[in-house]
Amino acid sequence: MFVKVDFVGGEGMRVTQPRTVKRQARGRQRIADILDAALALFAENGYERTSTNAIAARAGMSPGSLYQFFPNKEAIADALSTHLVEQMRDAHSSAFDLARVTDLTLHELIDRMVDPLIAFNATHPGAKALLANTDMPAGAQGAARPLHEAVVDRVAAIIQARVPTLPATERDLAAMVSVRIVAAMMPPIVAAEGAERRALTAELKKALYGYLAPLDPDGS
Amino acid sequence: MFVKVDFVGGEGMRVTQPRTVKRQARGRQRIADILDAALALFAENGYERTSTNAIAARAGMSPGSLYQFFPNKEAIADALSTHLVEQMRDAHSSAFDLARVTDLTLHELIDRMVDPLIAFNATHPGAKALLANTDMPAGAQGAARPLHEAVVDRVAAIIQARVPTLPATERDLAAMVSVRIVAAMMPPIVAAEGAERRALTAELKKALYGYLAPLDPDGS
DNA sequence: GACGAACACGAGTGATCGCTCGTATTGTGC
DNA sequence: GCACAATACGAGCGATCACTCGTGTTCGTC
Repeated sequence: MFVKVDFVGGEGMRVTQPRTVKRQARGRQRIADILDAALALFAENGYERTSTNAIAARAGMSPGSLYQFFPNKEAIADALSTHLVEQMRDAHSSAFDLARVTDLTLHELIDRMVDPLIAFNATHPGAKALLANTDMPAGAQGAARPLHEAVVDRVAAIIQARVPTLPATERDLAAMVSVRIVAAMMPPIVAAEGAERRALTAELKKALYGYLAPLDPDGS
Repeated sequence: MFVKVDFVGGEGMRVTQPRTVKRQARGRQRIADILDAALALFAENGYERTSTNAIAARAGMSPGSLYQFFPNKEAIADALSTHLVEQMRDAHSSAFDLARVTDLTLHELIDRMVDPLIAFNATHPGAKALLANTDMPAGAQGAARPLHEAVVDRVAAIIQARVPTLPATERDLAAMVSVRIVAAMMPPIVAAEGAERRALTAELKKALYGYLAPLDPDGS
């Protein structure tokens, strides 16, 4: 499931291990196992309450083996969040890039942006929860910041395309609020299934429409 | 600042100390000191990363003294969240109870409900953050659940008063979404000051109005 | 002023945790 | 098949933490 990650440490890291290690297929698989185990355990019990020995055990290896792939516990969290953020960014770009936004009605535009996001978050439960979790180390949380900023920027760009006359300040504000509304509704949507999820999704879209319609030329 | 709390333990508690202790004025003050110190440290470093010895030190006492007032670390978190929830509930009721809601315009209604909430959260920074924090023990988080449900219920009641024809399902959904929108905007509003806070507050109200107006008789 | 309860202290205890290290096995390049 | 890197193991080290306990001090009450 996971693949990359060769720890070539950040700034303040004391690297006991060699800078770069030529991973064999076996090693890459082990890294994936560690990240899978860590994701599950972090989501279950939180970062602090999860011991590295427990991660190693869940990944089917000894503590010593785990530390052949990661220099410390924090590096596991960082690698995990980096990986999650990458996947989320991919999902986001597929949601944002397509189509000339000016040709769509506001309803259509909202559909095109919201639906893929919900699909991604639904298939990756725990991803958002982990990145938003305050007990994760600073590095793991910080990894999500650029993503959030990028998302807000893109929404702002779309708003500008549709309403070029809107002052920059108001436009950025509207983008931020829109993103926050989506984020606020995501947990219950992901937790729900079937008809309930559809109902919640429809409600989210109503909220977005109600907020954005007064700004939009399409808003009747 | 804080006062009550005599630990007469919940269900599964092993109480080494006597069930009830007659607190002297000195003791009540010490309890307040402990809760103040814990609130600050939990907000700074999170629950897990805060040691009981550190709480005692910040409160100006020895670890032994701390444990004369609380049976364990979790009890401190519980007492803290219970206290916070009580204060928030008071602030909420003053926001909800007054005035016959049917006599107000939707704009006025939103003002009357949102402004006191913002005022409370602004003067109690960290309160909401603590209660929403996932690394707090289950008991401390659970304490906020009844409050949230009560708030949603009250909003639902207000919606029903204004739009009696709305089906119960839709009404409850609208209440939940409204509360989530408010909660989502609260952190940046609390973090901001002056003009910025006012701008964010206005934006929150716009979002609420846009979402609720289609349901409301006043909405046009 | 005496007596018990509440309050206060802080060194210490047992358990846990992140991480190491010495050693043994497996894979790769030649 | 040899040499070396990569992988693997798990007992255990040092540090930290929640909490205890023995002892001493202050308060309320009569």
